[in-house]
Amino acid sequence: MGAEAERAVPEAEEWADIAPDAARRLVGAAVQAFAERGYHATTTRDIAGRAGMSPAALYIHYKTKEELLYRISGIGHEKALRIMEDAAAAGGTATERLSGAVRTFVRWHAEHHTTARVIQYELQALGEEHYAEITALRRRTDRLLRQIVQDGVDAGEFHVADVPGTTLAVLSLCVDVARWFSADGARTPDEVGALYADLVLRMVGAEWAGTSGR
Amino acid sequence: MGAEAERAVPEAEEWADIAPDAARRLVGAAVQAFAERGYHATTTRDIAGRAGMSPAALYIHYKTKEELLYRISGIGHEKALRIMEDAAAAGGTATERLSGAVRTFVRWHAEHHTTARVIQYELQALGEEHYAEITALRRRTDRLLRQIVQDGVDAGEFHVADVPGTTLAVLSLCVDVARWFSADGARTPDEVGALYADLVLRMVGAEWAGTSGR
DNA sequence: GTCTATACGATGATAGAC
DNA sequence: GTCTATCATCGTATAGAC
Repeated sequence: MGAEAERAVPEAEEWADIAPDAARRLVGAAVQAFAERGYHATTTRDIAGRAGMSPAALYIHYKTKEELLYRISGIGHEKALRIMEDAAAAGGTATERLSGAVRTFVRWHAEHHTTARVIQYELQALGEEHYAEITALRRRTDRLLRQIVQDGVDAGEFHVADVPGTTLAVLSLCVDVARWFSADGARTPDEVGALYADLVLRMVGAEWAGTSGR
Repeated sequence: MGAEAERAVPEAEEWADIAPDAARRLVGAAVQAFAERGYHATTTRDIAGRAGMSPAALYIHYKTKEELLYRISGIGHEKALRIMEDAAAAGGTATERLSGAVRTFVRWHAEHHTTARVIQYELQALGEEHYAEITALRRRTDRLLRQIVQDGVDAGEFHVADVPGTTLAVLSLCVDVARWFSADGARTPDEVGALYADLVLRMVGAEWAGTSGR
C-alpha cells in the first residue's frame, strides 16, 4: 500500500474491486443511503445524486435497486464469513479462537458499521432468491461459531448448558454492534472488540473469564 | 380473568385499552404489517385492508401513517420501561434484581416479538419530535439497568471493568431477541428469558454465575 | 364512521439524443 | 456511458355521498 493513501474513510477501499468507477460510486452511495434511511425509504434519485449522476445512470450499472442491495449484501456477508472462517481455522485453544473470532468480527461490524447495518438489517428487502442465497452464507457463519463453542465445551474449557442457544445469543450480540455503533461515540472499534471478546468468554463460562474485571 | 377467554393470540389483548374498536384493529394491523415488511414498505392500503376497512377509514382515526407508528412505539416503550422500573424497584440483591429484569424484559420481547420488532427497529421512521420523545423513554430504561449493574459492582456482587459499555451490550443483547425470536422456534419466551438471565449474570461476573452450565 | 372516487406528488424504470 | 425527458404506477391523503 502506498504511504500517501491514508484513507480517512474506511468505506473508500471497501469496494475497491468494483469497476468501473461509476459502479463503485453507486455502491458507496447506496450503502450510505440505505444505512441512514433504510432501503425502502431510499430513492434511486437519492443514490444517483450522491454518486454525482443522473437517476438514469444507475440503470446502466444495475438492473434494479434491489440488485444494488444484493451486491452490497453479498460482498458484506462474504467478508463477515471470511472473518469467521479465518478465526475458526486459526490455531490455539477454543478459548483463543473464540476470543479472536469475536474480537475481529465485532471490530469489523464497528469499523464498517455503515455496511454492516445494511447487510444485517435490510435483509428482508431482498428478493426471495437473493434472500435465500444470503441466508446460506449466514448459516455458514453461525455453524462455524457454534463449532468453536462446541469445541470449547468438549475440551472442558467452556461450560455451556445450551450450545445452540448460547451461540445464537453471542452472534446476536456481536451483530447488533452495527446498530448502535457510531464513529463519534466514546469507543473505538478496537475497544469494542476487546470488550466484547471478554464478555463472550464470560458468557461461555471460559475458565479464566472475567479476570480483567476482578 | 374469565376462564373462557384463553387468548390464543397475545396481541389480542395488547391493545385492549385502545378505543373505538376500529382504531384498535388498525393498530393491530399496522403492527403486524410493520413487523413483517417494515414501516416504509407497508402501505396504508395494506393496513386498512388487514383491518377490514377501506384505505380512507384509516384517516378517521389517525392523522398520518407516522402517527400510527408513533402510538405503537409509545405504548411499547412505556411497557418496556415499566418492566425495567418494576425490576429495579424490586427487593433483593443486585444479582436478583438483574436476573429478574433480564428475564422479564427478554420474555416480553419474545412474547410480543411482533410489537417489539416494530418499536426497536422502525424507530428511524418516526418524525423528529416523536423520535426525540421516544428516545427519552429509551434512555430512562438504559439508566435503570445501568444503575442495577452499578449497584452490583458497588456491593461486590459483580465484577465489571466498563459499566456503561457492559450495560449497553446487555441491553443490545436483550432487545435483539425481538429480531430473531419466532413463535414456532424451538424455545418458549420463558426459556429464552431464563437462558438470557443466566448469560447476563455471567457477563457481569456475578459471583455464582455459570453454576447451571458447570 | 365508513365508503367510493380521486387529487397529486413521488417513484422505479425506460427511450432516445449526444 | 451519461444526460434530459418522460412513462406508468403507486402511495398518501382528501372530498363528498351515504
